Amino acid sequence: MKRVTISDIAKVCETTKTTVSYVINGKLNKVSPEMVQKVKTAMKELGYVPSHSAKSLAGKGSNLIGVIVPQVDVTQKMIFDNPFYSEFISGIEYYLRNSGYSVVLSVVNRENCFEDMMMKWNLDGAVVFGIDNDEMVKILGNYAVPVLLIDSYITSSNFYRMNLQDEEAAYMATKFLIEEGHKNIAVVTGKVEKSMLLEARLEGYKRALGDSGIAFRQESVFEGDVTYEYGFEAAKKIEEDPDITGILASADIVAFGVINYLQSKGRKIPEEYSVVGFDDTYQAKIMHPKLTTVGQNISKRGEKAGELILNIIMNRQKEKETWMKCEMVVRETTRKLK
Amino acid sequence: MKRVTISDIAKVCETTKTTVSYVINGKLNKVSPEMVQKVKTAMKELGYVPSHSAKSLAGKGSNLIGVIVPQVDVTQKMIFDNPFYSEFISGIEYYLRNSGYSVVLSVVNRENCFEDMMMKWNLDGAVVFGIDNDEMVKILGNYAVPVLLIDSYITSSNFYRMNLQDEEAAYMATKFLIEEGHKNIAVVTGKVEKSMLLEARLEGYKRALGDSGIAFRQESVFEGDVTYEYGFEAAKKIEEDPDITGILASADIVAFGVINYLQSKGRKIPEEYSVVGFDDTYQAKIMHPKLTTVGQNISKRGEKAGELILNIIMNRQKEKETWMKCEMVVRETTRKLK
DNA sequence: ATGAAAGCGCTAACAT
DNA sequence: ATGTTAGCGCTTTCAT
Repeated sequence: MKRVTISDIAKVCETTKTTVSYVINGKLNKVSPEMVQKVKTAMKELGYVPSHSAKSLAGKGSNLIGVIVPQVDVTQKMIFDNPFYSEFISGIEYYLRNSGYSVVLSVVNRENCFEDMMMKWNLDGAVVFGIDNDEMVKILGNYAVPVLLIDSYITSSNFYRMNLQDEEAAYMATKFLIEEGHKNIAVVTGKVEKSMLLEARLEGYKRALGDSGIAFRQESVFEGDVTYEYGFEAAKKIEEDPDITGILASADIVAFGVINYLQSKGRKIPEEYSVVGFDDTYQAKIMHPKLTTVGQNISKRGEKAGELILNIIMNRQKEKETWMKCEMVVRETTRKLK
Repeated sequence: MKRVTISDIAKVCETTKTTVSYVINGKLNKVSPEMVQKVKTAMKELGYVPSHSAKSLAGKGSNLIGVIVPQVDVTQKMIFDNPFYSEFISGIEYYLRNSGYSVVLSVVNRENCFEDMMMKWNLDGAVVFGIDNDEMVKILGNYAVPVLLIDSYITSSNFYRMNLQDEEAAYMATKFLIEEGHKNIAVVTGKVEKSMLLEARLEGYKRALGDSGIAFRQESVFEGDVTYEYGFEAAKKIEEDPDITGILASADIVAFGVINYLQSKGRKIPEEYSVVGFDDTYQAKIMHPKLTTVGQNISKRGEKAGELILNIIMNRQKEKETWMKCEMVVRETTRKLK
């Protein structure tokens, strides 16, 4: 399968590479309409497919968009252990699918891996998940490549960001639980001091408590990892505290762990515990009982991220920050306390 | 951030690109040991990162491996609606992560999209999911690029394949249900005539029935899509047939739909129905009750696929076919019928 | 052991 | 409107 190049097309059309290149790049004002037709026909006939390597090398874009997931902890070796990523990335891919850009997946562990990605593939843009760390910012700042940060609390004018209103969302969820009659609400979350996102969510929780005149108790906060396993662990301790009736998890996956432990001990949900997740992953809808959660419409967010990074690349995105709202999705794991 | 090229390194080392290239490519017999050291040091100092575009253009590999998921039906717009893909691809990525190769994700809808992928990115290899269609084979056959087919029943010496023993697996699952005392076992699956994989699984089901002297009834076979939604639909009809006590789904995702419908109607699982899935996705373990299913260890398969495609690229993979075994994972959605 | 030079496919500044 | 040409970073053949 010999590659068809622009030279081949030029030959067939009795013209030169330049003209063909112009046609391909839509600089039609530089080429006569007849030639445009001739070239276009020839391209189709010969089955021309551009070489992105060549284009990239010539200093133009690579048409590659990096989707970069930092591997935070060792346990999470698979990216998609947390369905949040699958759904999000799926959304990005879906939006980009017919744009001419492709998605290169990359899970980076060492800081400099990110640099490598940029340089190696000459990325046109990157969507980077959950970076809170300053070192990374410095590295990222060294590149002209547009970067869209997802769920990062870093404020640097170098980047575009797409965030959730985490504080408000957690406030809403807590408030919801309180209005359902819960007074003792546990929070199961990751290491708060390591993540401004988790911190914001905890703040929202505290504010809701405060607004309702409920005292905050540090013992009700369970900090570990944002994993199924930790949810499971935390639930063991929660079970020991007879006062707790409401549970707020910082991710659906954590809620699953919590629920599963409780159910495995014969506890009834929502009869004995009301639990609220965060994310609204696909599973939340298909499990039984269906999970009450803070919905962030993950795949839509993914699509939006695709749209944003494209707009950024095209230089038509002004706003540096995009905030997305969450909404309560009340399903079956919560109930009113009489 | 100016790019550091081999010329820069050459300059620093007072030598030429050629020598540097030799060092990079490990052709150390062509370079003096001192020079090797000098070059290596310079590379580190200057922070050299190779340009894959240039390498690719120069006729060498692109270091890009395409992971190609054909978009079969319109409904399934997101790749990762079926967690099978997320887990599998996650496994591939995990294996490839430190190999120097990167994964380009691509969901193709039109046949020729595959060609485009190949040419555009100058892929070094491709992992392609579920291709049963002959046209595709012709197209794929045109390329020298190594292709690893996942779950494809196409037999063409052009490709490498990694398959499950589907017939045996379905036989095993059916047999299991029979041994648990079930005589009326429904099958919920996709369009069988369109997929040799589904056909094989149905054959296994029939054989198990036959071996146990149970007559096959076409009415017990529900063909639709391999989706949660179809599982949900099919369950409605299953509920109308009072004889059915066992249900075999052709994928976990389908089983989830079935179970959810049944549970939503207040039916008890496994008390009233025993249902068996196929895949053993992550959710199977974390739902309640936990799903009994045919386990194929998806992420391990993904890792294996990564290993295989790498070996194929390196020319050190002899076997064209790799068959993987499935095992019964008995959990909580099935029970012995008294 | 090292170097010079051509070429991979494409773009774009610069002629014509 | 069209053609000429240099150059992007790298590999590799062919000298030296």
